Amino acid sequence: MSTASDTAYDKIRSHLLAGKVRPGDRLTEELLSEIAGVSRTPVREAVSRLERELLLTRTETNRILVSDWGEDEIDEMFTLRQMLEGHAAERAAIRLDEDQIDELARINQELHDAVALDQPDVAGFLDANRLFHETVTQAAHSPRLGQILAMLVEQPVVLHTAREYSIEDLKQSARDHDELIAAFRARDPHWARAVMGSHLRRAFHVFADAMRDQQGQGAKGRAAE
Amino acid sequence: MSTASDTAYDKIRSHLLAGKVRPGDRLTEELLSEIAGVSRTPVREAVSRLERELLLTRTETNRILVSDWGEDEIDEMFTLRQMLEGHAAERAAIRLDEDQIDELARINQELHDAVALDQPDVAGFLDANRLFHETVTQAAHSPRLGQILAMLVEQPVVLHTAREYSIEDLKQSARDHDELIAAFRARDPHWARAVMGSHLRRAFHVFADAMRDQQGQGAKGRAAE
DNA sequence: TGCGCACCTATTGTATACAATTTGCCCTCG
DNA sequence: CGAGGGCAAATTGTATACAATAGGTGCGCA
Repeated sequence: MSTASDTAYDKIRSHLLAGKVRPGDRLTEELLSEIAGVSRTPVREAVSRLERELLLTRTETNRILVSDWGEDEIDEMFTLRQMLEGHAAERAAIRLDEDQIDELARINQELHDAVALDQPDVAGFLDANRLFHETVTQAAHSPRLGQILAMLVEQPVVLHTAREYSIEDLKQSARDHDELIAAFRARDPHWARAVMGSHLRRAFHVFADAMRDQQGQGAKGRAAE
Repeated sequence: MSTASDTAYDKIRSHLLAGKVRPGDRLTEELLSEIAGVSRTPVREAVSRLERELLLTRTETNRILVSDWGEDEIDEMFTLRQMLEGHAAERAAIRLDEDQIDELARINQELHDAVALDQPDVAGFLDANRLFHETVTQAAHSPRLGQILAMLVEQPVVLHTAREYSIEDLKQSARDHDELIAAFRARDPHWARAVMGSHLRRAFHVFADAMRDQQGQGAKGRAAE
């Protein structure tokens, strides 16, 4: 992970997610290379990766743009995730062995723990959450599916800086995972798919609401600049 | 386009599809830059693109490998396409206007024409077929979905060099499209999804059969070398 | 003989200089 | 005063040289 490309990727990504730029802003490779502290060559690789993940776009003439993530885009993304992760859960349900299910249960315990505190550990929650979903996706044994989901899942992190999630939402997520684990133990692919579907669809609404709040704040913040 | 990256992409891709290499073979950037006639810089971009499209892979230590497309991978790919293009057809059914449906009908006429001849025009058929599916995908108005499908649809072309498709299979494809168009005219998303699903699933079997035949031939060919 | 280490080679990663393209501005002309 | 054309600056695209890392081979030692 010590390569310059990865450094560039991480730094540029943080820069984007920290809200230093606004959707539609034009960026240059040189500017990004200053931010990342490496030359343009690895920056170009990082940009291409961020492009794949749709955090950046290019104009017809290859200028770099910050992507626009409105509610429609979020909806679209969660719809695709629901379809694909539902499929992944279905496959996982008939492929996971006992040990792997135990492992999922262990990971989900972390989720429960993270929100049981007075001050919920949101970062820890999100890490464990990602690991949980990744583990399920892995268990589907479908490399292309995994690749596509990796690309889609990257984006919601945009909002992780804003901790707009209510504790109750987080707790409900962990409970959804519990039910998913139950579906796995029962080896019931249809149940697994259904749980994953409703889990992600509700997540969409939580997320969209949080985004609306954050946008309001962002506007105020900017106005105050 | 006329950029060196695109040249590299085209030439390397042709090289792969022409069967000059076998799945699992290791390639080097330098070799590829000789093949493409450009320097390593654009080659690296081309490789990264081919990696996205899963025609190439990298080892843990970033060596370039020719991807392995066995029957499992083909199955996986068509399963994902069925899911995603089914979704696209569903969305398209409630978004297409009359003119666009007429356009689809026109494209599909090309498909019918291409196989009506004594010597079917396979290349023309495949081009028109791709255009048909792309048009439907476009009409779904879901950029991310489009991007993912573009990535998935790239691959089957691997076999286009082998014209193992029977005329009857091609004619059936065109008839499937007719039915899809009927579903669009009826503005029935469920019908559209179902037709697209069975269309792609049968295409999988045709494709897998063709691949098995080709592999047999390939083995003979190699043995004779 | 078989294992492991060291060195040499092959290959990928990065920086930099230069080429090609695009952008924005200013100037001219109608 | 506006439209168009062309020039200069900004930006992306490509080549090449060098740096860092991985692979492989042969030798020594048990």
